[in-house]
Amino acid sequence: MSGKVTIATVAHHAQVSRQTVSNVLNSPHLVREETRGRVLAAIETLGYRANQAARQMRTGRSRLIAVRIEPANDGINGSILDRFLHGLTEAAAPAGYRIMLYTATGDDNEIATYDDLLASYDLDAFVLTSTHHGDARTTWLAEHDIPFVTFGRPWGAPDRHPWVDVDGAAGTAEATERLIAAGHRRIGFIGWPTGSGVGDNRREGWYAAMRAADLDPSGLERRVDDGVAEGRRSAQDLLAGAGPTALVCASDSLALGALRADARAPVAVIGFDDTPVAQAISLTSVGQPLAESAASCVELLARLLDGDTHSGRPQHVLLRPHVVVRDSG
Amino acid sequence: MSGKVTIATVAHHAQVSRQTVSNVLNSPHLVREETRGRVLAAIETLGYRANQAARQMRTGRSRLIAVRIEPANDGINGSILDRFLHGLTEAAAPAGYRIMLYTATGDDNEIATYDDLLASYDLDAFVLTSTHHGDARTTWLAEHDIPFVTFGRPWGAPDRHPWVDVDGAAGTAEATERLIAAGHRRIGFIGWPTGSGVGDNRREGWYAAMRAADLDPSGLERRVDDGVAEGRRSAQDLLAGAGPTALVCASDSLALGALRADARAPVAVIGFDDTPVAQAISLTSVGQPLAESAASCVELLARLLDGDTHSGRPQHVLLRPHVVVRDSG
DNA sequence: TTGTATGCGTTATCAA
DNA sequence: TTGATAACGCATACAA
Repeated sequence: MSGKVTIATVAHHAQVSRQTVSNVLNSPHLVREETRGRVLAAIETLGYRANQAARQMRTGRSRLIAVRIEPANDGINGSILDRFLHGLTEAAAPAGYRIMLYTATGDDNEIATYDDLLASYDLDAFVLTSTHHGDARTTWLAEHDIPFVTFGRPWGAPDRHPWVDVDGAAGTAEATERLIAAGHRRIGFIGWPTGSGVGDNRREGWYAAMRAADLDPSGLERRVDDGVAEGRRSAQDLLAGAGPTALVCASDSLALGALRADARAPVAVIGFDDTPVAQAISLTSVGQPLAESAASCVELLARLLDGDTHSGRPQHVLLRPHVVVRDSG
Repeated sequence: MSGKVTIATVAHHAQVSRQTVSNVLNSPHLVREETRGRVLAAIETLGYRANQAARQMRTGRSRLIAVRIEPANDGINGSILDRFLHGLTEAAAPAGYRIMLYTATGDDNEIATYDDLLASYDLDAFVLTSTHHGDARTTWLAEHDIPFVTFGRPWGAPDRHPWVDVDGAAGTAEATERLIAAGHRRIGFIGWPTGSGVGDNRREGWYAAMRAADLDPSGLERRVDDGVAEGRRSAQDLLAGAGPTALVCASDSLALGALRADARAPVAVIGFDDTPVAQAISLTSVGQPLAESAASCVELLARLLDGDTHSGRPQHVLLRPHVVVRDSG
């Protein structure tokens, strides 16, 4: 059944030269229709698939995209990467690309890994996650002219490279509006300390939605590190002060904590990220369109790699998250 | 700085032939020490890394291992794969292997993917997860002589292939013993319906531990589909009947449900898998040694691929999970 | 429209 | 112990 089917096998079977087979694959318009049909039939019959290694030797392209897999660090939010990776793999396959994994500790180590991966496997591109302020990785990649796309905006830096991101502000705004529509007037926000792009962005949505509804957000906000305990403390604190009847949180961890602030004074709570935890405890949460984000990453990369770079189409994609309604709000 | 450093560049730099460089890399014993030193120095200086594509053309080996990434289906337990994948990637790198991802829906589709991956990328091996009864994949791979290892025992089938698994029974036994040591006498078990290898195995540990302590397990067991609601119902059911004071569960989902069975009659609960959910709600849970499992998979594969197959070392690895103690039990 | 020749970077075979 | 040469499978320039 097998026994290494090469372009020569196909050529022999279809009674043409090896070159003609190659043409059918790479420049079909050069081949007469009848010949092409014969060759394609042979390819089908023999189950021929081009050998990537050989192709790569000639073209210098591996059709491989590398992504870093991080340890599920904080656990509760880590499970997002899982779904993103799945989406990436699924979107890349039909475009003819495969996903290769790597790990790294810190930006410098990651850059060294790029070098290694590039030299050994001739990677076509990288997908970067968790972009942050002063990201050395994007600088290095850009300098070396390596195609890449980030999942996450280049916070605080000029966006010279293609990126895909989720509009966190739109998410918290939708959550806030939903609570307003449900009759809440004093809606609090628990988020991360000022300075993180993602965190500030999520806070923005709540703030804007409150103002848009002529509600006063002052005193209704706490900024703390991520964590269940922190969420709980912040919620208790708010409850004792401004006394919100609902809370929008920057993460499911914070939301889970908020949910347990006070059993006697139940507040509506909406989390962020729609993690497994939210599903498990029936927490309403803002869910990111991870599969769609991944597909967009692949699309931007494919465009880059297939030379279509000057088509003028947008290099940036901002996707809207949506509130997944459950029992908590 | 770069500009494609090949074996020829190194040869030139070290004043030797290309072949000698290759020998230094692949058969060092053939090269005089002084020459070898010179070549290695050149390699270091130039930052040479062998081109995998070219190497693969000659050797037929890609140093690529494929793993399937599944959609985080049920969410709560899906996050396990994440950590396993990370471990795999981390363990494979030092052994000179890289991890490639693929997706598939159903065994047949997965087998078609094998064929594709093998033909295009010359994959060296596969790591299979979620093995099940009558697994068509292992049969196919074995028939085609493709090296592979499964994470999960070949339930109900003769184990002709290398596998790595976690001793679920040991985990639930440890959980049960822990509860016994804490003074509990009536310890219940909530697990999955009879017939799933993993589920039956986890039940075994509880049963054995109860008997070993001269405790009567009868009436203290419920078998239901996985899920928070199912866990809750089962726990309420048990509480109303045999009245256990503690519960061992086959999953964190079930455990979470059990925890909410009755706020007025708190029972000790221990879950399984130590998912992010367990961490979030401070649920004591049996944690699988995922990184270690992944490392074992790589080790078994490396042994297989490096021809060391007849060394007589064991092809099966059974690892012990451990209870991660938190507030619930 | 089709066929011939060449080279990508590496390793295996063989000769020096 | 080292070096020359061929071959892996494919794609490109060029000739027919």
